[in-house]
Amino acid sequence: MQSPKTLLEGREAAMSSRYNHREVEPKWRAKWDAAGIDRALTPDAAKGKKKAYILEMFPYPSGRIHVGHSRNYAMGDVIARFRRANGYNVLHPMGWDAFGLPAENAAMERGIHPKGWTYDNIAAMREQLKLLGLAIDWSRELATCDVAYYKHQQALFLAFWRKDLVYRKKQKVNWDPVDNIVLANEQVVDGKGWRSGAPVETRELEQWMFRVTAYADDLLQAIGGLERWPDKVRLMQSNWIGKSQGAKIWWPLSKTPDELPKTADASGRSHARDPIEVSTTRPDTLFGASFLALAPDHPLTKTIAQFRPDVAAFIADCARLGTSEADIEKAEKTGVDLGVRVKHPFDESWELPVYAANFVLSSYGSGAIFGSPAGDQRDLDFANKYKLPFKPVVLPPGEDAATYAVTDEAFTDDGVIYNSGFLDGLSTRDAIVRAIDELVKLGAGEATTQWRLRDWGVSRQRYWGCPIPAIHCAKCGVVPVPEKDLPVALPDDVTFDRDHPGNPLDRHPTWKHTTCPQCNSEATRETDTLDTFVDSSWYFARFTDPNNEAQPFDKALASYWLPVDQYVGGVEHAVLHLLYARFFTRAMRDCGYLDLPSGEPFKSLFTQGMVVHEVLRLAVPVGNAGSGETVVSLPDGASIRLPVGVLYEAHNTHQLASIPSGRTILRFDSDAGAAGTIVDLSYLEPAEVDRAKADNPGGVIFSCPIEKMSKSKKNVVDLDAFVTDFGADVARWFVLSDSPPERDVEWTASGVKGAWGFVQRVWTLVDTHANAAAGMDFGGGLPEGADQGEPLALLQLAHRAVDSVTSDIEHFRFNVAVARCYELVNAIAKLKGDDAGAHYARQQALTILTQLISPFMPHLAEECWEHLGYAGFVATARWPVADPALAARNTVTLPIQVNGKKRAEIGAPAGAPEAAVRELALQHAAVKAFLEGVTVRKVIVVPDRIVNIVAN
RNA sequence: GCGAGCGUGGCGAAACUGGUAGACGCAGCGGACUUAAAAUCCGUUCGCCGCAAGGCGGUGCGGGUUCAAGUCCCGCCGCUCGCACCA
Repeated sequence: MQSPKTLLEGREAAMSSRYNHREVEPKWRAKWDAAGIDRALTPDAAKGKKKAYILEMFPYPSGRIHVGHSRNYAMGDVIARFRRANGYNVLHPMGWDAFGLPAENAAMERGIHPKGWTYDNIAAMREQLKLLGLAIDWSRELATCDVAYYKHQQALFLAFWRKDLVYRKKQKVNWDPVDNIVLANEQVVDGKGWRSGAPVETRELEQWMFRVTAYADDLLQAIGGLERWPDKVRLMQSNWIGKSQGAKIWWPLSKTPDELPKTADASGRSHARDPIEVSTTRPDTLFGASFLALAPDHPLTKTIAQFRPDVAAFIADCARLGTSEADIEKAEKTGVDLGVRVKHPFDESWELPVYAANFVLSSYGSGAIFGSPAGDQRDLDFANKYKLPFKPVVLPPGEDAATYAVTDEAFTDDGVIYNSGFLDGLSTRDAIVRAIDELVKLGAGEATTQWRLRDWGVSRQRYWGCPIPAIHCAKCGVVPVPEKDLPVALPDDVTFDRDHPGNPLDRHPTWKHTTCPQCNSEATRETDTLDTFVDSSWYFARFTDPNNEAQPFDKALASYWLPVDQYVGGVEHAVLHLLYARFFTRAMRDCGYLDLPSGEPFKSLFTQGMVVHEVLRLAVPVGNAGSGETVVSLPDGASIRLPVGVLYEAHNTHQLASIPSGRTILRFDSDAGAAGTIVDLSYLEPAEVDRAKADNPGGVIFSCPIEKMSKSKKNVVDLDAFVTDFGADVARWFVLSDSPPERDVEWTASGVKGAWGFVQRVWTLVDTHANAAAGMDFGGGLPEGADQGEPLALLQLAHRAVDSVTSDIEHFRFNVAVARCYELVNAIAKLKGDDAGAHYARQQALTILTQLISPFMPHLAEECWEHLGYAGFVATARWPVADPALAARNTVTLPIQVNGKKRAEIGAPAGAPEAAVRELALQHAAVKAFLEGVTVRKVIVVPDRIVNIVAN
């Protein structure tokens, strides 16, 4: 007798062929794991195979994985699985970029230790990530906050130091005078510390630097060889390095304030006597000079500030802008006359004023410029503001020298020089050369190569980072920690709270006290830690030998695997992370760690778009709330009325500009009647909408469709819940299907539904076929009936799909590959009939489909593979190759144009001779009608593409 | 401010080196099956004119090159990313 339970199970099995991801997905993950198919082979074991190192930028363990993260990994995984199926020895590892600010923020806000917080997050995220079924070699997992990792980083630091790639230098930092900490640029909001609200000061600290500029030329030149990088990234890197030819010009003083000290300062410079050095890339515009401008922290500015309170106040004002270049350059151009006058290098009688100006960067060139207003917008704005006279010296093409004038808009392009004495009539390019010749002859300047690239400041005054292995000794100075004393491990017993501001390492009672390795006297440890970009500048090398205790990695292993064959990550890393990694790889090579002549870590790069999701915001007017409508008053006195409880679409998030108090200025689309009022705004989760409507009768709920998923915006779709509801394959398929990979994709319920429907459809087709064809043998080749009609058409389509999907994956056109799979599924579903030919065609097409989808939806594909009667994993099965005879097209449809407009179509054999196609086209009835009464001038035949008849 | 990128139906998009604009998916509409619903299947969907055949317009906006432009060039508008201490 059957128990009720068995009965129930039996009935379910009989009536439901629905694909059950909750059983299927964990089952296959366990099988892959047990078989160890995701482990990379050692170079010896992989003899005869080519290697493929596939890497996605590793994540920061911020808490939980959401579906937005999954796109990056899904893309890398498609490539990794595709390479494996094509016979490569694949290395596809995963790790954690685990040092960083958020851990310290969590510590301050919630009293959790950064280490515990970080490792808890890693544990949670690892489990989530595993749900995705990524073909990752988990035996190589690493976290940059592991001592086992950063002790090697300290060794690398020491090696770089020996190679003179490390030095110390004074650098400006944002200083919060209340919390007594250095602020990151993102922690400076409107010139104030984000937590304390205190106006930011700038301080100069002695900082550790990496000499990136030692490789400037090579980093620039080698960009030309990065053929498999996106052009935009290569261009951004080139511009960032910014090599330019220019000049240094020494401007002799003609007048200085009496208070200026006559003696030399620490650098041996006499401000009262020595000329001012200025850097320029445009010496051709020297005759258009109007003023000199010095950085606020130029030594001369600072010296004058000692006796000029207004200058000191100006410097303090500039300090409030912080150190962010974007903030500095966006601010209104202001300056102060320093009371210094200089003589023009080409004309002794020409005297120019010297200003300190907020837009001059001390980090670039000599920290001083000459302003040539007609040719530079910043200089022009500045000259106009301070009513400084100037004249144009570059005549734009097509302009008349007699009438051309510059008032509000500078002309920055090339032209012909005029108003410029001996430079008159020269082109911009020639004038630059001529001006430099003259400067050199006069001893007033010299030609220089200038770089925008600066050395890399790696010091951070923070706890949660890799300690810098250095010791400060009163007698011996700054001394490296001996290699045998590594690691310099972070102490665990630190506290974070408001009452004890500053760097916890610095105020730790014992940690920093040590003895000098050279003279053995009392000394202190360096309390700065390394920028987290250092951690991510060599992790790709560590993955090649992640458990090596003696050294960062084995040279032979790293040299086997590197460079990374495919690197996948966000564009936001286009400049800094990639540049630093390129520097680091060269430095490691030159320190003997690596046998990699190019010094290039990433052979091929793909920058993927983000997953964005709608953001719901509740707007509650601070003022009156009506009953059926909300009246929103505008700053200009007008008002608009909005119905209550309606979901509005703001077209972009910039219409909701945040201001720090937690309130937001809400502006509406211009269609709706323009801009806003101050309201309280809060983010809503979808589940909170009904409640919010009920609780806020005067409120308006807005949907802003495009925001990167983030916890604070409440628009994250958590991965666990999603995988439970729909399965990992649906998530993977969805994030790859709707948008081109380099563009953002919007997460939508309907998109999910589409992906879900596809999974079910594939399974139903396989299941139906497998049941109908049970016991059939498909090993015998093409049976009768499969070589003609619909079965043949299906086979042809399937083989074309193989070619197309293969090429689409290779070129990162995942969304197109997905579309091809849809087409194939549609075609399979369309084929009716249950004769041998139809069964055969279906078996072949479904087999191909299963393989084509396997990099995208590995669990489903594995289940289908088994159901279709194959042994082993589809994951390790050889990638299909199209039969050329089946994939070829033997007829083509050619559009016929008359004067560029399509008038007819003809069918023609592929590769038909031009003359024949031409005749066919000209004889076509519809075409003839259009040719009546006109003369055919020309017939253009593009073989297998188009015919265009030119006639009049 | 500077540097870079992107912009195609109601929506996500496709169109590989200039060669039929809108493949494929979503949503919609019409139909089949069903007591009904869901699911599934079939058809249809850029706009305008036309009973139809067909015609005209159309890839952010304005120009240009070409037999032919979504694609190339010039100028604008909008959005996104980066700007060196977020990662």
